[in-house]
Amino acid sequence: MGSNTKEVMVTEQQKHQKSNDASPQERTLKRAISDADKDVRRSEILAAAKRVFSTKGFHSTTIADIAKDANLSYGSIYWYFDSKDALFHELMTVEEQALKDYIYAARKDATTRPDQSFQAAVQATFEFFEADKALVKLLFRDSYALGDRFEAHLFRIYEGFVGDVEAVVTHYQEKGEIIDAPPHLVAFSIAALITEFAHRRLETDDGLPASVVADFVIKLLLEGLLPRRKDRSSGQSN
Amino acid sequence: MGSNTKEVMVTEQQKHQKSNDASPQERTLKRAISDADKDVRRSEILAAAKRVFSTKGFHSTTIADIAKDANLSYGSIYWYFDSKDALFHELMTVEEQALKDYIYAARKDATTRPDQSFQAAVQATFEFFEADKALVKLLFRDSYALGDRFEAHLFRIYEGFVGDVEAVVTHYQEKGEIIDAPPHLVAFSIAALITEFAHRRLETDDGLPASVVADFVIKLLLEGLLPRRKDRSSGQSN
DNA sequence: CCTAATAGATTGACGTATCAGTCAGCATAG
DNA sequence: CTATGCTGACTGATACGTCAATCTATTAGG
Repeated sequence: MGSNTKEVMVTEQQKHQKSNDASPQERTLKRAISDADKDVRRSEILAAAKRVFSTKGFHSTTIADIAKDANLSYGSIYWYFDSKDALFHELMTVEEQALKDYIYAARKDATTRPDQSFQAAVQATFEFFEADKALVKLLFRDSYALGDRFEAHLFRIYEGFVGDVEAVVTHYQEKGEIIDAPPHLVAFSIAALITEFAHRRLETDDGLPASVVADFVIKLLLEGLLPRRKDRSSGQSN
Repeated sequence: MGSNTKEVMVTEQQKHQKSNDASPQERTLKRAISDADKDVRRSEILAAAKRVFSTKGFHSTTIADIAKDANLSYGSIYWYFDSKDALFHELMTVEEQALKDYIYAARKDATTRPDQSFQAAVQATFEFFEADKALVKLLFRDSYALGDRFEAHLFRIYEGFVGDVEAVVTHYQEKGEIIDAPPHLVAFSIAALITEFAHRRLETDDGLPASVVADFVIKLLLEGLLPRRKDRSSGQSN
């Protein structure tokens, strides 16, 4: 409203002027020319997306939020990713790979070092999740409200995770360290406890340190998994 | 576009005309005049909301979806509820009450009937969730993508649930049926396994019946919770 | 017992805000 | 000078919440 005679004649240059005096410290972004630079920029966007998604959830996160967190403009996100969905899918894939890498390393350790026990393997996995709670939120919590578009992807990731845990379980079953309960159900139970505790502790942050909680979960699991002998790591509680 | 001379003069009666021949069976809704009728209508809306929310998730559900499912018009939802948020909050509260009622009944049973065991209490809770998977989705899964507005409410509900389970755990600890592990952590573990399995089985629907899964979880828990005796429910697996 | 008037339950089109995705233009490295 | 990384205003679509109009059950009046 008002006298819009002038506004109509505004030029593109004027519209695109930037306030050069507002925040001069973070201005003039270095351009990503080489492929290496572009990979870095992609990673920066993914890192920003991980932060924002895990904080606000998928639907409450806007592309503008991610752009702001990554110190980029809105449009630049679309220079590197086709859509919000594509960005989230890629983020899931990247995070899944980190998880897989970790599990595989743990399995390798387990088969290589003879002193490694089932307890150590589970504890290490537990601490891995404790160290990256954003990953827990992204991969194991957001699934539902995300709708059909992501359900299949998240389901596959979870299946893969449980499958990897199952391989560890089978390994120790063959060694006779734990009983021959159905390995898939055992693996799923372990996954459930790890993800729920990781999720939980990042909500409430009670006084308990991660190691104490991990010890508890492992003891709870082991007492049910250890074969019945006279005294084999009998848990003196309290 | 086109000759809109007549359309402009359309009367309100014409705009509100209903297609009397299209679907005559569900037309002419009976009005809710009495307080009892209004309560029924509210409940119908809540039931419709539960169905749609648990199917599509919070953000993907529109008021139009709920209205359609409840056989009401869009505007009528707002006659009974102030906003989508208020509707969801009330739904959470109603579902929480159903959960509380169930747990309290189970506890009463447990203290009254001497033959009731810890196993029976846990198994009953497990089956309760299995029977109402929509509740699991609503109360224990949607929390994240819902954002700050509901996190506190959902957190309170979960805390209450764990607290109730904890009371059951303490009860059986006093009876000496299970060891004196930290009751809150034990309760949280039970809650984690129940909700995760209920959630999981409604995703994959593998061949396993609920009773088999419940048996497995209980056995896994018990082997860790039973005091060390000679032979007390030793699990001959396979 | 029938008809008119009132209350309040019901409807759906509209206003408005949000946000994903587009695009025309700007700016810098080579 | 040119290619292309980068920008942010703009567009279209979606969906919440509002509201004036409509309809029906109940009451008041003849």
